[in-house]
Amino acid sequence: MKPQKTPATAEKLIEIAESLFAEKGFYGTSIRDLADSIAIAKSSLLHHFHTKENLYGAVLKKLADEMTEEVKAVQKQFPNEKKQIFEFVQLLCNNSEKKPNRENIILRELLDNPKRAEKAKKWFFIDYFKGLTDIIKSGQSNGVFKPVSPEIFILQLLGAHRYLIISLPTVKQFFDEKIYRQVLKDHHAELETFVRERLIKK
Amino acid sequence: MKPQKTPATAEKLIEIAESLFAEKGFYGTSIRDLADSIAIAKSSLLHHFHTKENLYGAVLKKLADEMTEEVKAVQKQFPNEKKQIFEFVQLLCNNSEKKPNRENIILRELLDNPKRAEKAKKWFFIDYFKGLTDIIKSGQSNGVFKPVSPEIFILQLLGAHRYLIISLPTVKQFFDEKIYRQVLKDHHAELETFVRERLIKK
DNA sequence: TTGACCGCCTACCGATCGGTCGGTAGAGTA
DNA sequence: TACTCTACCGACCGATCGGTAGGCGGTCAA
Repeated sequence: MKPQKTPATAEKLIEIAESLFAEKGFYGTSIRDLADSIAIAKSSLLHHFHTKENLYGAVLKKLADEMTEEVKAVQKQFPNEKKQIFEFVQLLCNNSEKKPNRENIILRELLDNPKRAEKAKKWFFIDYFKGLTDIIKSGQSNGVFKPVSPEIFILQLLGAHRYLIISLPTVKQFFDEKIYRQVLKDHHAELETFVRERLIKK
Repeated sequence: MKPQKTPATAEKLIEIAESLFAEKGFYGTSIRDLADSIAIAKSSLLHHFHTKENLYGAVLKKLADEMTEEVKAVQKQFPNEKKQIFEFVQLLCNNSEKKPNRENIILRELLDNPKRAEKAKKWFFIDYFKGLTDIIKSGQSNGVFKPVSPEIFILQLLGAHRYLIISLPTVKQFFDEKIYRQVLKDHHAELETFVRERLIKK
């Protein structure tokens, strides 16, 4: 998991690992699959990342760092918490289209983490989570947000979004074709209404 | 997967499989683990359920049947859709405390289903999902619910709940001890407010 | 020129995977 | 008694798992 000097192979590995772990999970993905996918030997993979767990950790770290950075960027770009939170909803919806693996990996990690946590003793997404609850807390102390529990609100917001996203491949068969194209747009609008009604003070 | 005459062993298997699959996922659980857990030989497990997939399918089917039945019971017990939907929220929250494995397995199944779907070509939770959207549609045609998309609303509601539940083991370290005891109660209240504001016509 | 290091390889390891096989004990039935 | 069926078992299978050992060619500093 140490930074490598020649980035090409290690970065390619993280990239392919992100998509395979997202699709099939940690135990469903073998390091043979991963190595074959970018046409290197399995032992070359292990040369870069000493163990399978390390590679998985590198994937999580990269993901968590990106996401934390995005939240910070939103905080920096907009001065008031109202704009920040709506911008974040926008970000969520955009990223689910551009980077569909993310939600899968995050969900899988939440499911597996309690077991893994005994060894790892850390949660990669802590800064991301704290960044988000901080926006809520800040908005509350400035009097623009209602006094909801920041943690519960964020978890429900993330959940409403991520669950829908990972359900879509399965449930899309139940939408009419022309309705389905509207779903992501309507979902986005619903999330915004949720934020407006449950969080924003009138 | 055929029904067995001597229920004891097969049912014990489904029971232990439900908790192990929930905890470690399909690929993370071996049939040796499962057999050992109830002290029978691995070949005896395969005598009852011809393959590991069959056993997993039996677990899903039992779960889906129970949940579909619960929704139907709510529909039957209460005449109007407003009471039905609040009763369902109550049901969700109660079951997450009584049957904590459920949410895990459902989430894992949603994540793995797109891959599995090629073979299985069926989704065990379809009746459950349809039952819920039917409540919304019925309430809408009776004029007591707002014209939201039934599918999106249900997915967001389920998501807000299930995501929070599976996150709790990981994020509970960020709650104060005395606050944490309130979380499930506050979460329940928030879900009800969400339903009241986004669904119920005033 | 040498030697340390690097990225990558083939060959191999023991452990474990899902699943098969032949067989046994016991209950039911004719 | 003889036959059948069910639940269960230990022994075994080929395949695959994560990981190790050692070697090869190239780069670069001493």
